[in-house]
Amino acid sequence: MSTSDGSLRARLVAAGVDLLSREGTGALSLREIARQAGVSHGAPRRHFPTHQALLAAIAREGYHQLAQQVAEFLRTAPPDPYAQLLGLGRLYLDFARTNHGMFELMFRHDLLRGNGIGLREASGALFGVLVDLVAAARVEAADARPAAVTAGALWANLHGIAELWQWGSLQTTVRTEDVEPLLRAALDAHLGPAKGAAPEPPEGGRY
Amino acid sequence: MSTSDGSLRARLVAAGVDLLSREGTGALSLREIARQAGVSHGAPRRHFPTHQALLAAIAREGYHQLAQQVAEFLRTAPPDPYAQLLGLGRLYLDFARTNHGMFELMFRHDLLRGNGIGLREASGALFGVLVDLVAAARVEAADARPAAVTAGALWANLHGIAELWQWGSLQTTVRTEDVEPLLRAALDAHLGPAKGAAPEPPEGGRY
DNA sequence: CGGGGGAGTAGACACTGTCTACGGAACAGT
DNA sequence: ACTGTTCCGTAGACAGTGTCTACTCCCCCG
Repeated sequence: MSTSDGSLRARLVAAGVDLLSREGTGALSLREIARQAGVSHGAPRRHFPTHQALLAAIAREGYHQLAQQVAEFLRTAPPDPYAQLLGLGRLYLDFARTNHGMFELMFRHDLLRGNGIGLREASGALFGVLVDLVAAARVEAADARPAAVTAGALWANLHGIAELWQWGSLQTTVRTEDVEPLLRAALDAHLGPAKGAAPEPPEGGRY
Repeated sequence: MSTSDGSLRARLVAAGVDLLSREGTGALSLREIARQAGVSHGAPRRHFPTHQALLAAIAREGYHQLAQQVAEFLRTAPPDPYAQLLGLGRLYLDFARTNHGMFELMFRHDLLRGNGIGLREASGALFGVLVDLVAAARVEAADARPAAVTAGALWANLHGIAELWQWGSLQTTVRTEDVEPLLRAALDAHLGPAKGAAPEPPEGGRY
C-alpha cells in the first residue's frame, strides 16, 4: 500500500517542487504538474482532492526541507546562542532567496488555508527552537518581556526582511546582495548588541 | 479625453477595489471585474494591456489609500516622534487587517512585477516618512547605524508582524486580537525603550 | 477462477486571459 | 453638411485551467 499509494503521490509532489524551483509559482497548474509527472490530468485527483491540496503538500515539503536545514545547522553550530541565532537568520534569508518560489508558496495563505496542511505544526516546531534560543541568548539582557514575544518579534522581523528584500522595496536603501546589516540590526535590536563573537560566517558554511 | 478616457478606467479600478474588499483576491478575475463594472469582458483591454496591469492599478490605489491615511494621521498626530511611530505602526497593522485583501494584493510581487506600477515610488514616499521619523525618534539613543537601515529594519519588522499575524503563525503565542506587544517590542528594540509618553492609543482614533 | 475495488485515462463542462473582427459614435477637415 | 478617421466597447473564437463523470484495466482477495 505504501508503494502503490505513495508512488504517484510522492512523484507529484517531487514534480511540483522541481517545477516550482525552475519556473516559479506561476507554473504550478494541476495539469502541468501532472504532465511533468507523466500522468494524465485526472490522475492527481486520486491522491489529492483538489489543486489546493496538492499545492499544500508541496508547501509542506518546503517546510520539511527548511526544518531539515535548520536541524543540520544546529548539529554543527557553535554553542553561543547569539551565533546560532545569527546563523539561523542567515539560513532563513538564504532559504528565502535560493528557494524563492517555494518560500512564496509557503506563505501564500490564501492558497493553503483550510487544507489540513499542518503548517501550524510545521512552523510551530521551528518557532519552538527560536524561543529557546532567544531565551538563552538574552540571559544577560534581563529583558522583562516573555521570550515568546521577543522570539515572535524577531521572527516577524526576519520574515519581513525576506519579504521586502525579495520584493525590491528595500533596494532603494540597501544594496541588493547585502541584507547582513538588516539582519544584524534585527538581532541587536531584539537581543541587545552582540557579545563580540562570530562576526564572520563560517568559511565552508552554506551561506 | 480625461473624462472619456478616465471614466471606464477609474470605474474598473473602483470595481476591483470593491470586489477585493468583499470577496478577496481570488475573485479578481478580469471578466468578473468587467462584469462588476457593467461592461463586456473585452472592454478592459482598451485601458489595460493585460490582466496584471489592471491588478497593478488596483494595488496602486491601495498604496494611495494607505498614503492618504498616513498623511491624515500625521496631520493630527502628537509631536513626539516615538508616539508618531507607534501610531504609524498601529495604522499599518490596522490597514493590513481591515483591508487584508488589498494588503495581500499590494505585496503579490509575482503579479505586480514589471507592470510599471510605480510601487517603488509609492512605497518610497512612505519609507521616506519613516526614515525621517526614525532619525528624529532616536536622537538620544545615538545609534551608530544609518537611519535608513534602522527604518528598513523597523518596516520589515512591521511587515513581518502583519504577514505572520494575519496568516496565523503567531496565534500559538499571541492572542489573535492583540499584536500590541509585538509592535511595542519592535519599536523598543529598534529605537530604544519608550520615553514614557503615550502608553494608550488616543480615544477616538482609528485603532 | 471470478468478481470487486482502486488507479489511471479520456472527455465534458464552465471558466479564465488573450486575440481579432466588427459596430457605432464622436470628431476632423473641406 | 457630408465624408473619413479614429477610438471605445461588443461579440466571438481559441487555448488553457480545475473539477466532475464515465470508462478501462489490472491486481488482489475470496
